[in-house]
Amino acid sequence: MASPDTRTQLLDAAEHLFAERGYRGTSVRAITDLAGANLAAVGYHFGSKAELMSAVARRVVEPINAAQCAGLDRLLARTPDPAVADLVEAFTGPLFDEMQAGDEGGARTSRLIVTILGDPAEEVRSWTGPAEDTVRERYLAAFGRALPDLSPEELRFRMRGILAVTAVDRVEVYQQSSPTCPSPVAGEAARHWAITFLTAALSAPPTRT
Amino acid sequence: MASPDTRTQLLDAAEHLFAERGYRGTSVRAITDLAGANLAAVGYHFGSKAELMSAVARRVVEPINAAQCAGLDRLLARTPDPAVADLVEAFTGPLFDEMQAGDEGGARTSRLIVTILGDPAEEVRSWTGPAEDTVRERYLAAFGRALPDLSPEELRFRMRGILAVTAVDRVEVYQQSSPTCPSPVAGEAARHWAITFLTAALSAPPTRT
DNA sequence: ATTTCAATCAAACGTTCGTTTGAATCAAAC
DNA sequence: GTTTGATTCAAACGAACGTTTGATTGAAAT
Repeated sequence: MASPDTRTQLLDAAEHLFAERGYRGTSVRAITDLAGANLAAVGYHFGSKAELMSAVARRVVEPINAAQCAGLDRLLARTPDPAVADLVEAFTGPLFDEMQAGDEGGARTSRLIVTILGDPAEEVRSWTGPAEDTVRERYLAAFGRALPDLSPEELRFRMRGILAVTAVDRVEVYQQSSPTCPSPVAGEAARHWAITFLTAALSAPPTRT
Repeated sequence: MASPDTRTQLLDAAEHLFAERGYRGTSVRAITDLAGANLAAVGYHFGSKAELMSAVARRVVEPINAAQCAGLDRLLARTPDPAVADLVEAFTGPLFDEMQAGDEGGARTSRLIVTILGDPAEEVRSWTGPAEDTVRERYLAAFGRALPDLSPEELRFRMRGILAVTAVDRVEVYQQSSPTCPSPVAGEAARHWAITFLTAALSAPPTRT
């Protein structure tokens, strides 16, 4: 169906450059140069730069979504009403796992996610598949059962806080670490700090209105 | 020293467009068109597009920094060791004040801040003046006294969480609200939700290592 | 040997970008 | 009335952009 190599190398190069310089800051020529491919390869394999970005995003987000989903399944298999701390860990864990797994790949992944989410262009942000929404809704329901006193609106607010804290933290780690050494120590510490931080935040009593 | 109008109108137009489409997504031509000025006006008044961005950022951030500083002064005048909740409110308050103050200007301000902070280009992120660092260090010291059991590293992590939660929330509000109606109700509720959320998070016991 | 077809390639397409130029404008100073 | 100096203007600059084209490759199918 496709070349076994250049297509993947284009995805790799694009993921790297999009994370480092953003979508608009990365030219198709820079991608093909890094991939060792011809300039026209992007058009041939993906159709356009935007569709390449979409493919990159899908490749990055899918395993995270799957891991989050599996983590929730594992929790629910044990007990129908997991504790807040366990839910937080299951949700944020995959984001941290990505990091220490690869050679600086994981922090870059987070950087890429923030680059996408933070980009004002609809074109860049519009790849959010239905799978992502499904996972979020499932966690929302689980958190709702664990925190029954919270209004749906405030619960949504707090869940948004989870993503904000983890994503921003990972970006900071990526920006400060040298390109070659991602400092896994800081990454592992941040993982536990984030769970402590977010569990306390989620578990706070409802804001009295 | 300068025209009373076009310079300011360029700043207004640039602030609007940078917030909505990002730095790279905004052309100098779009700015001058919206400002009703000539294309060359940006070069004449600011030197370059990058310096215009720097001027916009400074104009947006300075009043926030000043308000954060004044809020801390007010707290310290009352007691040398303010409570965590009061510190959180003094720090996040100015970010929320900006919103309900103006006609959709405040949420846009937050959108702009996130656009800047999230932009991978060093050129865009490098405007952080010394004033910003000073304010952050002062709050860091105050939080340190209020939370003496926390290691400096974990305290820094938690303070980064404050910015992450407030900024990301404000962006969400901006993206969902119609351009004309920023829904100040949601803004006022989010303000209290954020204080609750962050106070609990900051006050969590130290992560045991 | 010929056909076939996906893949790669150099080259060019037209557009948009940030910036620069040099003349035109206009009120204040002389 | 003339000069001055700051400001605005239309026009063009070269560079970089995403995309398209049409020829070329090379291995598998006939």
